[in-house]
Amino acid sequence: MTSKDQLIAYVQNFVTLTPEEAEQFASYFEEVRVRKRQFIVQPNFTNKHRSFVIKGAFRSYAVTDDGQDHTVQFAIENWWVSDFNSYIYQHPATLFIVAIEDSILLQIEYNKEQELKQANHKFETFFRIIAEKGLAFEHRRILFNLTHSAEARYENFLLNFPNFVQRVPQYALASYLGMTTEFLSRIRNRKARKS
Amino acid sequence: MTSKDQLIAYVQNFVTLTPEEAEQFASYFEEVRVRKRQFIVQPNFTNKHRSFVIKGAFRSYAVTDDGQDHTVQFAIENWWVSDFNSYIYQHPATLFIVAIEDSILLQIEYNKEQELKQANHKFETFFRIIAEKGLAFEHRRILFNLTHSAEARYENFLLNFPNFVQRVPQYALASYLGMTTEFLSRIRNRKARKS
DNA sequence: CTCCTTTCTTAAACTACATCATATTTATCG
DNA sequence: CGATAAATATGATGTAGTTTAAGAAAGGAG
Repeated sequence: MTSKDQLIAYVQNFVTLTPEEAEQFASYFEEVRVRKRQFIVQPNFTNKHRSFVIKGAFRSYAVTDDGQDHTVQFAIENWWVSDFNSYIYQHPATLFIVAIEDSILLQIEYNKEQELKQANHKFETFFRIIAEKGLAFEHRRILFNLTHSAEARYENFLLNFPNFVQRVPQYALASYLGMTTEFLSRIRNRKARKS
Repeated sequence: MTSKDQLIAYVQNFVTLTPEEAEQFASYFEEVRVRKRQFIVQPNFTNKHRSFVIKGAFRSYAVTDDGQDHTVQFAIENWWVSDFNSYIYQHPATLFIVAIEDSILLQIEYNKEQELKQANHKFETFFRIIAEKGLAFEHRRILFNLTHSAEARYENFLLNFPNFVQRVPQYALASYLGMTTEFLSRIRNRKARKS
């Protein structure tokens, strides 16, 4: 399966496209290969592309004044990644986005995306649906973070994203879950001892 | 200005509608009046409407097993309110949504919204834009919550939503910001003493 | 295979915030 | 308007999670 077929298969989960429409949709994207440790977004530069992960893994994070890392999102195959605030408003990014494995992306440029949405009602519907699902996802995340302890948040992550756990470094997962890497290490150890 | 004019003025911030389109859009909504302390959404019942606040104020919150309240969202004039996960997937709600003032809403029913989006590309665009802006907003919120202390989160809320502060009870604000009402009381007092 | 860097672990001391208990102020409603 | 309930304030005590520090394990470059 080519990268574009993979994107099309993904899109067809949300809207039904004819072969011609699918081809047109995919034609707006470009394939980009990046190596582990390479950055695709950096603070102060506007995030000009929305990226779909064909293969590999990414981490987006902020660095605060005191030098601490705070992971905002992980992305693996069939996830989107961007500094969304930078992308949709086309203003400078505040986040870093880095490849944590050698990866392949399909990227669409901001203005091209606007054209695409105008070209076909179905394409607009697609972007509406993924925005709504993303919003629903973040609502669940906010509520869960407000209502659960560090340990419960970790357990929940294990349960919901087992395939992420092996691929992301522990310090990154800890900061995604809002705790220190030392504390996550203790939680893991506490668990291992129990079983 | 009528309720529908208020909705239309809001929508025109995002898409440009002809008078006929505006009229059609508004015709899908119904005006509902609710009194303070009245619930518009409750756990286990599917949230069948998306609500636009014409006048008044609402709070959406979850109650955990140990009986604690956790505020997820506030909404005043020109904000939308729903249990978004319940609404978009049309499955049972987990949140309560209660009026914290006597209020007026414009509500659209789920199936009607789907019709509306199909009827006109511009209407689809409108819902796509508000979902994307909502998503960008929640990203900022998650990042801020991960990176700031209780006091900083309160200061930030004061700065960004000064007009909410006077209208929402303190215990609700505290739980929105992820702290206890006692701790927020202390923060406020500490501040008052300084100035 | 080896050096060097990055990541992970463990433990002791510390702190931001929670909990519990009680007092005070502010709403609500007959 | 007065009685009762709900919300806020304040102090004492407790704890989940942080900080600091040091060592062990794992990865990557040559």
